[in-house]
Amino acid sequence: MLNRLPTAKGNIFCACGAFGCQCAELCRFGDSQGLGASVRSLARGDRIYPSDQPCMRFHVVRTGLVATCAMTLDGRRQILCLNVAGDVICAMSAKGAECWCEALAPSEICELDLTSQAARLRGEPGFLRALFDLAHDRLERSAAHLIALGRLDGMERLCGFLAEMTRRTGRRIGQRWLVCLPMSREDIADYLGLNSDTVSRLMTRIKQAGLVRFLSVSEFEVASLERLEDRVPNSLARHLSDCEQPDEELML
Amino acid sequence: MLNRLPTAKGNIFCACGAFGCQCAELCRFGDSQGLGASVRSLARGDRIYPSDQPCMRFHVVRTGLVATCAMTLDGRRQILCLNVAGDVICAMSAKGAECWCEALAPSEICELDLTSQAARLRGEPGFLRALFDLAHDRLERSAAHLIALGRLDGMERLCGFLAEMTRRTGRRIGQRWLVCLPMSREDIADYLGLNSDTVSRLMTRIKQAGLVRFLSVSEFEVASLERLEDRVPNSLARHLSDCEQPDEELML
DNA sequence: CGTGTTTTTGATCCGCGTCAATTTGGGTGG
DNA sequence: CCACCCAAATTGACGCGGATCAAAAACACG
Repeated sequence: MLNRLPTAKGNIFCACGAFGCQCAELCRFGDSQGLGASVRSLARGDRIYPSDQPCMRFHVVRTGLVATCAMTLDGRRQILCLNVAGDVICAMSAKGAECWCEALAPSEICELDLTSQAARLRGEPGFLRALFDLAHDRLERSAAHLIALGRLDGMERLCGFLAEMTRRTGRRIGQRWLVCLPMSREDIADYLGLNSDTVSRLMTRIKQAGLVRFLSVSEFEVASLERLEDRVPNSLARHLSDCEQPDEELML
Repeated sequence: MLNRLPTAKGNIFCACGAFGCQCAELCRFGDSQGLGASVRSLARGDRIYPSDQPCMRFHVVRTGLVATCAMTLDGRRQILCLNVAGDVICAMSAKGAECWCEALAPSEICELDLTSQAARLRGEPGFLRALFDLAHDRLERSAAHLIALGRLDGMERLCGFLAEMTRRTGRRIGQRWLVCLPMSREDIADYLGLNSDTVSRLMTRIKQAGLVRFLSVSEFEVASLERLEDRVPNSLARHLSDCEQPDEELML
């Protein structure tokens, strides 16, 4: 990728602290008193609505799980994007559309409001590259998500989802993975374009197949991540899994 | 939106000429001999594969219709994005994934290769803003597409698609719209996450309902675009329709 | 005018949605 | 610590939308 920045470590301007994440680069642009950055706690269900100076307010997830959501006019919800610890959410334009951010689990976020710096930052290449990086990231995830919703069946989508959560938030213990899954079946369904009953049914089959083992309803263990991912014929999702090697391209 | 640039008219560096489009701004960054810009003709089915210097090669659609495609490992195709005359395609990173651009109809594209300028452009705010705009645009479309695939049924998706094509490529004639639809049922199906038989069946029902009238298999007329759009409960799609008013936000 | 391709249409099947009945589990108060 | 309660999850029965397969019709092109 063109503009992938080296993930600098946290810095004094940013209340998000020590993440080696997308956040760090953006936080460099906060002012020197650390103004514009503040920490907020969200309970499950709490929402953040966009304000009117787009692309200048960022929300960095410190802990928990925050979803970017949209709704059809008759109230069906679709989760567009999941944000885990370290992810940066940027409020972008979507005039009039029913669109918001929602904590799926108790979460802590760091709010970074660079509105006051807007004029300066529009001419700042480093900031613009970080912003582009953010959008680029979302586009890649979005493409993988589109394939899942358009061309994979329920079982494939759910296996892909579990594998994704494992890669993004799981703790590796030897050959196994331990993953916390702090969202309801309903939330999972709204991410995968299914309904919660179907998710529940599929989950049962996945357990029976021995692909995952649930310790509680919100924590599971993966014996072989490879075996799980073999169920997911999504080339773009695989791409997201191993983000170390140099990138090839995708048509924007 | 933060960085929406005024759509400057075409300029001498760009073979794409007189589009009042996203293209124009990018073309400013071509070198003064107009190098890096060349016109190519594509037949239906012709493909463009990404090369290895991402985000520095652009393809501007002059005429025709070009799809951004991806494929599952077992060969199911999903169209991620449709690009009509005036749209700019940027090859971005998607390591290893089966991912390409494909002309759905005979098309002319203008290739703009800024690879040689990469070092300079990484520090150029205007270029970076244009790049971000491009990504932002795609993200908005992508979000509307995700809602369609995740939460709308076949009829709603197809009506939404026809309305989208009408808005993007249709010619207005008084109260009516005349729209050229130069893609196969298969292509439409791959865009909407359906199969071609289903698209055909739904199309029949849409004709019977009097929402559109087909002059040939690839050209149709819309008597009342409003009536068509009333079938589509997709708030994000509506947002894309009326791009004149100032934007609100969407969570990136 | 004939031939291959795309589209349409019909018959049938299956995955997923819907609705309802249980079960599970976490939280609270006695 | 146990009994109770409520919300979430599971499971079953059933129906529908869309996939599949096959045949017929429409169309494109030489």
